[in-house]
Amino acid sequence: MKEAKYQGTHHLEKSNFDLFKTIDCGQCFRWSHKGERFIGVVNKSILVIVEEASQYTVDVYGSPLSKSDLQHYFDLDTDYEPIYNVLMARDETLKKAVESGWGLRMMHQAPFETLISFILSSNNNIPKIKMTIEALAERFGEPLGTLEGQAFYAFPEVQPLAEASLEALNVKAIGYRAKSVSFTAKKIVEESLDLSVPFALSAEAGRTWLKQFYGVGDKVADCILLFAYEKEEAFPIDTWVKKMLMTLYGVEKNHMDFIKHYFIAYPGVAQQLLFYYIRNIQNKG
DNA sequence: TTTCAGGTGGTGC
DNA sequence: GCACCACCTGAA
Repeated sequence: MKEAKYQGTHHLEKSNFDLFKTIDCGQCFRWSHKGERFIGVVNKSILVIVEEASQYTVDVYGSPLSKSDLQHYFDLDTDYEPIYNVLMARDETLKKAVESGWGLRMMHQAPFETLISFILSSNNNIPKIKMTIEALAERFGEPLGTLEGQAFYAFPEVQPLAEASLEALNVKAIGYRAKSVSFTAKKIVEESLDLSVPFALSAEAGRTWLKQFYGVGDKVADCILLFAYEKEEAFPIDTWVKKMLMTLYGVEKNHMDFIKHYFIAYPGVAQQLLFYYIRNIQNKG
């Protein structure tokens, strides 16, 4: 494979934007970091981001990616301060969660990639999901070139996944989820489904639309709505969140009703902040 | 060697 | 509508 072509450099302001928190909170799977250097694959571009005192310097390789694409991908055009202020005023825990997660942004990722990635996330954990996605990209994705000897691949398009046999899809750690990936890709191709449809739907209707795919239930649908379709009302409920809602608010059932009333306009941001906060407390013991 | 974590889909009530 | 279980694999 050839060396990936350098396509230019962008700079991003660090004000109210923390790249580490943004890629470390479980919303994306194609980013890694070592110290202040981050590497990720976004569509057909490889991004190498270096954190400096007052800004992030982004080198683009592979296909070009404009500054505005980058701004949109990391949701940098949204002013988070009013959201933070509303959430911080709710209670002490949210206040601490906002303080610890300050700068965490809701990413806007490609619908097909997000759909398949979160199908893989069911009954699974982040390191394994990442392994599987890299294996799928290597087998079915477009080669983007090498950087320092390492090969990078785009996330697979729908067509090769739809055409692949279950044996071919049986990559590392995928397990029974190969069937869900296959069914979903086949359905999109055979029924010529337009994945941009949920952008125009309410969160409720979008959830129903996404659940037409085998392997997509309430939680996975809400992740896709939040991380690809910019539905801030979506609130993915997994076992962590259930425990958190029980511990912090004594909520045992009807989670969605509580969420709608308590987090008002920003359930998605609240969910990410609380998830990040709880997980960090857990990791620190 | 065994056990566990983690959503969805299906079955049976 | 709710309760239960199979599904698969890496990590502990």
